[in-house]
Amino acid sequence: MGKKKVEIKRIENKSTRQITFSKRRNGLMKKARELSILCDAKVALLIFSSTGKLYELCNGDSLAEVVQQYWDHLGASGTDTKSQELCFEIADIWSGSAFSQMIKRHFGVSELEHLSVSDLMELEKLTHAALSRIRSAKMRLMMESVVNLKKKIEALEKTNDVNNVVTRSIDCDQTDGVTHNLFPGL
Amino acid sequence: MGKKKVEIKRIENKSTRQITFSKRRNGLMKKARELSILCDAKVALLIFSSTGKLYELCNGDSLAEVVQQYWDHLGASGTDTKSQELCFEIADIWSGSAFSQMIKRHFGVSELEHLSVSDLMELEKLTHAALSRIRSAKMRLMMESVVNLKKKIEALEKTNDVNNVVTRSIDCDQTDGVTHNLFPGL
DNA sequence: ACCTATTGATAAGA
DNA sequence: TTCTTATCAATAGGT
Repeated sequence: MGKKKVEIKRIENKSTRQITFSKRRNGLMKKARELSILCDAKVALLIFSSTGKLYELCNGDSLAEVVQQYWDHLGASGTDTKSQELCFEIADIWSGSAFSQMIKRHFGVSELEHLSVSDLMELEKLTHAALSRIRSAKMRLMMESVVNLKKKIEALEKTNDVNNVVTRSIDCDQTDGVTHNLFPGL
Repeated sequence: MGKKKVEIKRIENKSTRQITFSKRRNGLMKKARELSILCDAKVALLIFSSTGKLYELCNGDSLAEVVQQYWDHLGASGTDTKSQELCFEIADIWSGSAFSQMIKRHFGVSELEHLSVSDLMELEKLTHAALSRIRSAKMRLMMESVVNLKKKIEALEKTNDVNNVVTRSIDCDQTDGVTHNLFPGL
């Protein structure tokens, strides 16, 4: 949709590609937003430019939650029984002695309330970083279990036509005749 | 783009919503595919219909790999300015003995990477709660210092030389240095 | 699922 | 980068 029809293949000219990326990225995110609003759907969209910059969109829940739903969707059991018990044990981690001791070791005082603003700001940064690491580790584990489940499903489908394990809608149609495998790794 | 302009709000009629969902979902996935091909980008798209059915698209790598890149991106997002040095501090403190010991004491393993998803989710919650406590403590201290400064200024104004007091700006913004929140819901 | 009047997206150029 | 405009593409409502 422009002054000329464009073939769907990699744009070789770098600046043209950059301009097109910017325009189409905006268009794609707009349409993703519209779909989620119009049709009451949950949409998560991750886009990495060729230079590695990340653009993301997620309606309603956080991206982590949508991936969580993705995870649940493929049949993974959401709650380990043994971790139910752990919940009680770990409830006092942060409010208990461990946290205070760590604070004392690094800042010299045991009570959060006795720290200086600059110490608190540093601690805030550090805790935020720790949170990122925890979330990332969670994310990766969840994705790994998704991959494993998909492999199992694939194996099942190959040995026997088990089409009712997981219903998937995959559109592989390409008008230019080039076949694009949408799930090469799975 | 149709016979009438449509407002971007939830479509109340169920069958109309279903038809629109189907059409726009196809359009969105097509555009996502085109963007990835035209601009050499990595795109991951997850769509859950209101009935919970999943549709997904991922070019190039597997979805897990795109999320892996997302994960790596998280780790790199802290490198904004002079944070090279801070990175070492963060790595030292949180991957150091205190944090690991705390993890080990409560979960039985010392490496974050060896925890289960459920454990990580619990830890995430707790860490988030700790972050809130740190931030509120910081906020309170800052507000207190603001109040104290104001009192001093008031007192000075009453006695006499207001002009000798240096005017200071105090930033009470709660947000940290991270440019964009990658996990808005958590 | 197909049709087509319209609106929407965007390629090229300024 | 942002704006303009000629075209092409998506789609809303209907069949």
